[in-house]
Amino acid sequence: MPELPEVETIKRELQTLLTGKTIVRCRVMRPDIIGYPETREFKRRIRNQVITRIHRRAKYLLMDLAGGSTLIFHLRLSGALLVKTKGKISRHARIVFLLNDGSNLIFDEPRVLGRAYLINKDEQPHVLKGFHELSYEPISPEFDLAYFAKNLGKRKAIIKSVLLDQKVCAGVGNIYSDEALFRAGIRPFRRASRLKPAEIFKLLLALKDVLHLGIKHLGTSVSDYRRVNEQTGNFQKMLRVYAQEGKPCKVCGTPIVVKKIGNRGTRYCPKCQK
DNA sequence: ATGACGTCCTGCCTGC
DNA sequence: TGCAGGCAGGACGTCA
Repeated sequence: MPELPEVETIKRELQTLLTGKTIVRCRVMRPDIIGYPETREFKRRIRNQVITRIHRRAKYLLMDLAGGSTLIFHLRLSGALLVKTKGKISRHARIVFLLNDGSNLIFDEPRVLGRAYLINKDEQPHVLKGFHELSYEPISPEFDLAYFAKNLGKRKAIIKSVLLDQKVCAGVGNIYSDEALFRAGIRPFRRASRLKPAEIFKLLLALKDVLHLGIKHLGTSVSDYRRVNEQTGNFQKMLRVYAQEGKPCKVCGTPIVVKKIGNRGTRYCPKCQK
């Protein structure tokens, strides 16, 4: 699923392919993929807009348009942004943006959980509440020991849930939270407020480390994540616990286990993680 | 305010 | 072979 490193990879690829191009118009196959505004208005506002800048905030991908509005995507679990000049359009294409050079930007999303938004400059609609509540990203300089320790200290929830909280660790998802906890040697079920200072520091470094590694290796393709040309990332080859259940731990040989936390699978080594 | 949990949605996998 | 049911999971709403 696209988390911070995957969206960062997609962003970098789209920057070279789309910056300066014009969205002539779009075709919407599934109106419910549009979070805001309603479909007719979305299609009307998107016409003949020049893409001036492409950037990223946590797991959101943003395209600034010359008219002052921003096209925002959240890919959720299975979304992809594909650029194609020819070939047939996949059956999971939900929105197709026709560009002035004849190529297409395709918002492909099998599970229809992802969303596209078109937001005017001075508009702060409640539909993007989560976006405005995002905290620092672990790879940013502001995400330091003081910030992390303060936010973990006031939370009684288990550490895994806190890592997934976008109001604490913006951009972190299931893959990188499991990987960071493994590298820090911390069990996902530990209460956040009960972690020792040394553990918080190790976890901080592990989080920064796995996210940077994920970016360096162009993301993790274990299920649905695809880059703009449909190629995969490479970080799945370096995973130590995520999608490794049943396999021996690379450090101690103990089989990696998977347990439910909330409604999501959590993988860890029962021996290495205390 | 916080934490726990259900819901959305579809494709894929499993088991009968 | 065919199909029902379970599962995956990020964000968000609801409830205690």
